[in-house]
Amino acid sequence: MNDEQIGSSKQRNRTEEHLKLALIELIKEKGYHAVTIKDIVSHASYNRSTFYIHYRDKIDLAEDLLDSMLEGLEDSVGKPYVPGQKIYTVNLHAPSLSIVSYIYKYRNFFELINYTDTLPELHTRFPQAILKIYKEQFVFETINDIPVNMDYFKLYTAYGFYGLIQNWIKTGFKESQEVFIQEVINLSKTHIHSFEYKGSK
Amino acid sequence: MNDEQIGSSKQRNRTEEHLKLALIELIKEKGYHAVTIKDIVSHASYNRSTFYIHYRDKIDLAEDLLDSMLEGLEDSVGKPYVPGQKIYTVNLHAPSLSIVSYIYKYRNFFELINYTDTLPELHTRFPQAILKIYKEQFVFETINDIPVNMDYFKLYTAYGFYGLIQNWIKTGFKESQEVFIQEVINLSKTHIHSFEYKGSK
DNA sequence: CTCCTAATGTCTATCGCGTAGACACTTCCT
DNA sequence: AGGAAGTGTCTACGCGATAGACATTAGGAG
Repeated sequence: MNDEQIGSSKQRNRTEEHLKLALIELIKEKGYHAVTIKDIVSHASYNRSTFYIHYRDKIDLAEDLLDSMLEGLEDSVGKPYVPGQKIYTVNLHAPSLSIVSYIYKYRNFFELINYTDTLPELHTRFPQAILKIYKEQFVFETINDIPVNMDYFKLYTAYGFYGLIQNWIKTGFKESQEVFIQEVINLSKTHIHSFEYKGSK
Repeated sequence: MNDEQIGSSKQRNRTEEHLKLALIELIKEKGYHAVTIKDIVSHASYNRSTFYIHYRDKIDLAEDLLDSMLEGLEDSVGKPYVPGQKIYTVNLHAPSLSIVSYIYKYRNFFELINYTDTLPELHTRFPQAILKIYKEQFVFETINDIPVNMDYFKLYTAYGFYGLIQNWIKTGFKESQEVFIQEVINLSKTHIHSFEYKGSK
């Protein structure tokens, strides 16, 4: 298992990983728009021609980076729900835990939300990805079975979670993963009764 | 300028940089002795054969890593003193500043001093490298020109500086570079009167 | 506005690094 | 004693990285 790779567990191209890495660091250094292709290949020690073997342009690279990271975030929770497979319950914190630990593992990437001139679409697609996970992979039960629109409920809790995540990142991961997860759990307990996880295995 | 490279400003091999990077991360993860060559190449996404193209064994890689980093530390201060070239005075903090900023820039590597089962020789050669810089590149004047053995004086101040550095690293770089440098300067002022820098240009 | 420089995107020919895989040997586990 | 995992060496091969030219576009300075 290669811990240096970016994103999900899929087989990935080494060179492309390095180009993505370079993009991340250069965005932090000078902002997305100021980054040139020369910068990227120079930073990653490749020839400019090599870049075009792998990507069409900077946007193509940026999209691949964002896609792979958010895809990895989804995969970190578990396989998407497949109708017909059994649903089983896990303890409350397990799913959030895997999201949190994924973000922490790739904090080098997720720190990009601290920058204004950053990866295009990051600020919109990151929370959307969390919402997608909540929608497709989690099943909630509200306290005392208060009847609510579950779509709204998931929207509400997903963005609440996103807010916590964002703050955690912005404050430089001051709290440990464990402490942070515990806070998330405690907050969840104020309005979520049970927490199921749709998944295979 | 490639910021991702490890160590000094010399031209370096891309693959070797990645192997070094992998070694650093694996030492932190499982300790130097537990790291295998398979681990390294797997982590850096190379074939095992590739490793032997560049290095004889793990020790060879470890030595290259340490050598390149300490060499880079020396180079960061300036070129070694060449007899006949003019000596000029700089403000007190400039030389320490470059050492500090180098260490901070490559903190990923220098954090290795926090680990017990870490790079062989790191704990001895790191302070020695600082001492070497003090000996070869700096000229001190003690307060009120108190007569002292300058070799001892440099040994004393170099290891004092090393102690501060070590503590700074161990506490996770809590203080900013600027704050830390200022503390070093203030402590230096208690016993150093002037501070010259042997160098070219 | 015009000039000039840097960056971009495309293409080609070439080179060499990284690859897979086999083999013998050692170490360590149980 | 047996087996699994790691090590070091070697060979042949393919593809990925390289240098460099070229036309075009974008942006900044005067």
